[in-house]
Amino acid sequence: MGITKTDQFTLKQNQIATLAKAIGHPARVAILDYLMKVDSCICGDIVNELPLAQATVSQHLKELKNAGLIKGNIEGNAICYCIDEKAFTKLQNYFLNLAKQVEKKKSKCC
Amino acid sequence: MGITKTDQFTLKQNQIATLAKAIGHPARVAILDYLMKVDSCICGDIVNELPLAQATVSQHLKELKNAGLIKGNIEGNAICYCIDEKAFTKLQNYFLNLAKQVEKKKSKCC
DNA sequence: TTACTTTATCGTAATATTGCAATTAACTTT
DNA sequence: AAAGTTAATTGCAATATTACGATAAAGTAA
Repeated sequence: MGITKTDQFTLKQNQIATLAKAIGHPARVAILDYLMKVDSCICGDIVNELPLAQATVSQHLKELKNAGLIKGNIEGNAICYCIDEKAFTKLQNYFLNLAKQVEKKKSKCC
Repeated sequence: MGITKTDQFTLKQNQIATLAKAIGHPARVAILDYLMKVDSCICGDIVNELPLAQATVSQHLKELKNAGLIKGNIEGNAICYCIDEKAFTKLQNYFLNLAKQVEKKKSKCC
């Protein structure tokens, strides 16, 4: 009833789902886009870049951090956010593997 | 308010978010896993493969179909579900581009 | 110390998602 | 036609997410 049956699926399935879910909101995609765009990652101005209130942005950043997609270092009284490559590598591998599988069975398929 | 401010983000950001969101549930990851595993895609037995009720599985299939990740053809009184490569290609490109960007600024970063 | 800046957290309201039993719809088999 | 099979839909309850104002926390600057 509204609660995901996490324990019924494999660890890997849950990991992929968690990562994908974190990317599954346009505001969080926009945050990732911005973190990629800026040269340095000393960026205390993510809030100004997004059309959302500060509290909301903070919440989205927290979710990205929880999923392991970004990491934040305290830098004076601002915070330096960065993309964390490790998580993205995991997702990339998933999609690469998926693409390989799909390619293999292309002929047998509708 | 609880409603996502879709109109405040770019089309691409929304597209990526929609695709990622669809993958953001272990049951749907499991469905994709299964569709990849089986040889043919004439598969009316997805329900038996998952630890969820028929109605729930049907709902998850619908979401995957809405996101464009799978496609379903009617095959007698069963339905043949397949992975739709196009959507995955879009996601893969996103991650490939992201990886490239991250690589480029590795040195300047924390 | 006081004022300012920056980010996190709390509380709350609105909306979305997840899951299932029951039912319906559409096709097959007998 | 009657019974059976397969998948979608409906209705509902429980939980999660999204968003924001207000406030707190932690640092910096005057």
